[in-house]
Amino acid sequence: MAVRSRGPNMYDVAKLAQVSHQTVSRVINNHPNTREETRKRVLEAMEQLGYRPNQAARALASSRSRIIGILVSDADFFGPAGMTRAIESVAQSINHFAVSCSIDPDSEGSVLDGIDHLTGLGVDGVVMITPRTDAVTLARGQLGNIPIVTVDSMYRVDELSVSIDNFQGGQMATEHLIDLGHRNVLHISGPSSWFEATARASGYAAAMRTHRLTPRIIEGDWTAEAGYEIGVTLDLDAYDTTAIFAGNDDIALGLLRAFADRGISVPADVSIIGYDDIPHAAYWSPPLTTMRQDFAQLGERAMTLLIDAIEGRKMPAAETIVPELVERSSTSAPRRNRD
Amino acid sequence: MAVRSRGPNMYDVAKLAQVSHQTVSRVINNHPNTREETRKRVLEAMEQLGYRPNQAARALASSRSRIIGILVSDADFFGPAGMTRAIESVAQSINHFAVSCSIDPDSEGSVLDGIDHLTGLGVDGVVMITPRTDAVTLARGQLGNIPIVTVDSMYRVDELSVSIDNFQGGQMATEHLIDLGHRNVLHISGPSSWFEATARASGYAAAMRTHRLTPRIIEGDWTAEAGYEIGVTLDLDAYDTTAIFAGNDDIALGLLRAFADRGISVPADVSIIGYDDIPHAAYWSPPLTTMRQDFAQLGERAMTLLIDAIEGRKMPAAETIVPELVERSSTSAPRRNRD
DNA sequence: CCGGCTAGAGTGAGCGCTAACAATTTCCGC
DNA sequence: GCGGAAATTGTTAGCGCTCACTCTAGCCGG
Repeated sequence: MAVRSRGPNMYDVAKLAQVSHQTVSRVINNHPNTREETRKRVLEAMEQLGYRPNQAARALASSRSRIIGILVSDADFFGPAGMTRAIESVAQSINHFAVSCSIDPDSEGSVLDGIDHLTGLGVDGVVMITPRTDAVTLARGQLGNIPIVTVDSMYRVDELSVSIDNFQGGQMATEHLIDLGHRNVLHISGPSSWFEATARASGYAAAMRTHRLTPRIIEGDWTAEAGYEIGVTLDLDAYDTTAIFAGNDDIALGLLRAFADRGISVPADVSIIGYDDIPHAAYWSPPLTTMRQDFAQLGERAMTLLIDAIEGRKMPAAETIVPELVERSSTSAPRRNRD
Repeated sequence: MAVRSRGPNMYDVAKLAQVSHQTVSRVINNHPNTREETRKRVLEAMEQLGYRPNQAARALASSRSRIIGILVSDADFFGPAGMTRAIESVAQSINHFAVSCSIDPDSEGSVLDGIDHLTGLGVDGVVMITPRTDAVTLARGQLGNIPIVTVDSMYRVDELSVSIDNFQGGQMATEHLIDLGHRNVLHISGPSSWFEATARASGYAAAMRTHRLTPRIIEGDWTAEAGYEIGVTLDLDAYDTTAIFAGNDDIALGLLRAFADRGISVPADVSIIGYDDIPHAAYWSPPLTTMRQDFAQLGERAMTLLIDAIEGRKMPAAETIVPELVERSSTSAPRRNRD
């Protein structure tokens, strides 16, 4: 048994500062109505004793744990991982704690386990980072009135959510290609079970139609493998395809690899734009044009919303962050003369 | 204020099961000396009420929080991120909680903040994932007798640590190149302030010397940028370099990019081997030969060690995991005739 | 038939904190 | 210089659990 000698407690500080323990509590919690002088005295005593408030006791007494749970699915992907880290860092900066917990949204059991894990800890709020609506619904049911904010999951104005505007992102990516002069732009989407995938695809389709062009979509999953498979068999001549909008950078990478194998040159033969701007994209061959998403901002917004909800300032809001085009060399104007 | 109606507590369960609260506690904690029949009755009552023990109260009464803190530096890199996730998942599976916390090991303040954050929570143990010895020393001082296990940081037998055998990894990577017939193998290392970097470099140097070859090392940092910069200016002819062992996959990627720009063909002109096997490495141009490390195993070992230490079965141990060669197409036998 | 065991169950006292309320001091205006 | 509101500080109860005890019954040997 770890015999951790208990450190100084509130009463020790109180005695040293010659006040009551409650005054110490007031200082810790920044309550108003404490004389500046007393405050100083208490602070000094705390310093001198190396006092640190016991979170367990605080949580027990106040039924607020200051712990935020994060339920993430697909934590290996760049997006979810980035969001998780952003949220953790914000939590720390506002003196909260973040406990993250990976789930498999396809398995109800896994989701329930995760929720159990978090509620067992007594989290004050939960951030869900998953594209799966049903997992969110499930969680909402289990968590009772513990607030949840969903990140990058779906737009629903009756609930708390922050997302990146995937529709607009898809539109921007497509517009970029059209602006360069491409007419036959193909979209390789993520799995249609993902909200992000369909949103990006809709943005793509909308942009195409605005320019009286015909959208064509091939559904992949989010992996480089899928991109590669598609890239290997794709017949570019069939529709005179000169540009491809890949649903994410991984797909784009698979495509790049496949085209390299086939001797198809990017961007000379076909332009490719990705989505995410994962760290390595600038170093691929060729460096990838892509859409960058600001996860830090996302995390910050999500936490703000969540804390508001926890403190009762809940106002259902669906915030949206717009991604940004990062132009590199995998896109260019189409070749004039194609045979 | 989140008015979370408090759930059922131990006394509610006790009343329903017609026992004392203490018996309920015994059942929860699997204490011996409880009649099977009573046990069943309590379990049923718990089920019926949907009772979940309050962790804060448990922590307060027992001074064990079941929370493990993770201090990670460079959490954006593939290695640290993978280890963190592995540890979180093990923690969950053994009914503990993991709180991770990013630090900047160069800033003493940041490390102290992180430690404060964790000790404030009352963690039972800490896992440190950082290459910086001084950060570990600092933490050890601050944490008193809260056990720490360091992951992939350094070998010190008087303390708890789990690492991947970077020395052997470096050796294996180099041997692979030598086996292919290369004689002049260059190593581009990570920053010498990182333990991993120097260990891999030592492994490289040892392998070279074993074969009576001269080691040559260029120090980079871990980034693709650095690899690119070096790749752009590197004079391969100077030492008739036919193979490069990159300190990690990022460096290798930068090299690949630079060589592509310069029309240097990989592996025909120069073989490249990386280190990490990050997810995309198989799709680069060319697919990268690299060393794979098993982070899941690492996390599991680290947690086992830590839990042992927490429960007082502490036995200083430095465990080591050996990486594995993943052969792809960025390495091949050297060309016979170089001018 | 009694003392001494032991398995099983119960009792009471906190753990360190917050919340509600009570008590005290301070500061006004008239 | 006095009543009373406002500012400041103190007091008392728990929060839900574990720990160290005590208590009860059932059992055995002598």
